[in-house]
Amino acid sequence: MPRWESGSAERLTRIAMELFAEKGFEETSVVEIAKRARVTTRTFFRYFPDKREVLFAESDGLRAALVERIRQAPDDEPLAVVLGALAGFDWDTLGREAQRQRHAVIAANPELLERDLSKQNDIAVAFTDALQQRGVDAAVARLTSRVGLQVFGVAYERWLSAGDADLAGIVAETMALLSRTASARAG
Amino acid sequence: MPRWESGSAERLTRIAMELFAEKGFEETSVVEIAKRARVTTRTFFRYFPDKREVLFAESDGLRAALVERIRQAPDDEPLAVVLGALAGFDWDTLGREAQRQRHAVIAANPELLERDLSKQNDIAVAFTDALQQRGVDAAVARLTSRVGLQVFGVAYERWLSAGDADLAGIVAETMALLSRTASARAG
DNA sequence: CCGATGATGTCGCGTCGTGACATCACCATA
DNA sequence: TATGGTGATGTCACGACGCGACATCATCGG
Repeated sequence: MPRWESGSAERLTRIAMELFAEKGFEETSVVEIAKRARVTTRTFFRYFPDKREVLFAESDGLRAALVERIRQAPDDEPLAVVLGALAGFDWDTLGREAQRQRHAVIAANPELLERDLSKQNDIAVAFTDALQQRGVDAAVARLTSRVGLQVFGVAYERWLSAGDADLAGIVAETMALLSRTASARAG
Repeated sequence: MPRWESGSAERLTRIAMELFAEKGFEETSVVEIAKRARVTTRTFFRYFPDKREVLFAESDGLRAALVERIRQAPDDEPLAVVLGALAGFDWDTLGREAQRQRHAVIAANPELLERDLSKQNDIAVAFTDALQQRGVDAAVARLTSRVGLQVFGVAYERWLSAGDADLAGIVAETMALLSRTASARAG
């Protein structure tokens, strides 16, 4: 039999999530998380570069999957490509309720929100790169990646709080909302 | 004569900026900044809640000034109001070269970039609130604040790296770029 | 049976950030 | 002039974060 229990990373993420939800992020120490997971804090930091990152373990994979969708997307206008990649992704496989709880934990803490914004930015940068590889002009790629992610972000939050609405539908509505005012010029 | 030199906060920000530019953010400790400013680290943390914040001392004032511009803006479409407030602000008073250097320091460090994104988000939230007080629908306010800030952000970066171009002009161009593709629908 | 591998533990350390209390120039006021 | 308040700073102690270096030991291939 193994010297230690296996699945330390999984155990750490699960326990951290629970504790953050129970008593908040700042009030939970790494020592406490590690203790409950029956490892040392040193082991915690071997799996996660810092305390916040324990809530973003899947973000690399998610970003890669989304970028892949950009690459595979049929030829279309850049903004449509970005929104299509985001809206077409099967978010339900991540668990709607899990995403709701995760979102609540993050929104409740400025440090976590900050990290979340950073991850979104990473996605935007990766999108920009992918679009350019598809031949999109650099300036257009930067702009559409960032704007597209904001449009999707607004829609996503509405989807999370909504009962059972279709995400793609909400994204389309949100985009329509923008189109209506996007002809505006700076004063 | 005073027991201590006055202007500790100003001294700390200036020295911190210098050190971050010289040897990077992570490689500079608060002890070092405080030592050069001839105060204790305890004093540093009385002025700034954490090490990063020393580079964002003016952000509260900037946000307030921008929100005020939203409030005073003539009646127009929400996105135009947001872009007008941002593009019309007199950024040159902050010192073009100073902004360039600050931007470089921030871009060179993930922790600072993260904090910067958080500050931009604070502005977006404040804009959303201000727009709603002008009677704009909540969903539209959220969307236009966030999208407007991204459009401006792209333009601003171009303005910083540009020689002498007019910011308002770049913003208008960037917005035109978006309008051209904003009629796209999510696939 | 043995040596390599890999996950974990142990130890020590520097940095970050805070609470509590002490100090002391300055200022108002009696 | 004396007295007491105010505000900026210092001092001290402390817990939490995060990392480098090295030790341990089950497992696995040869």
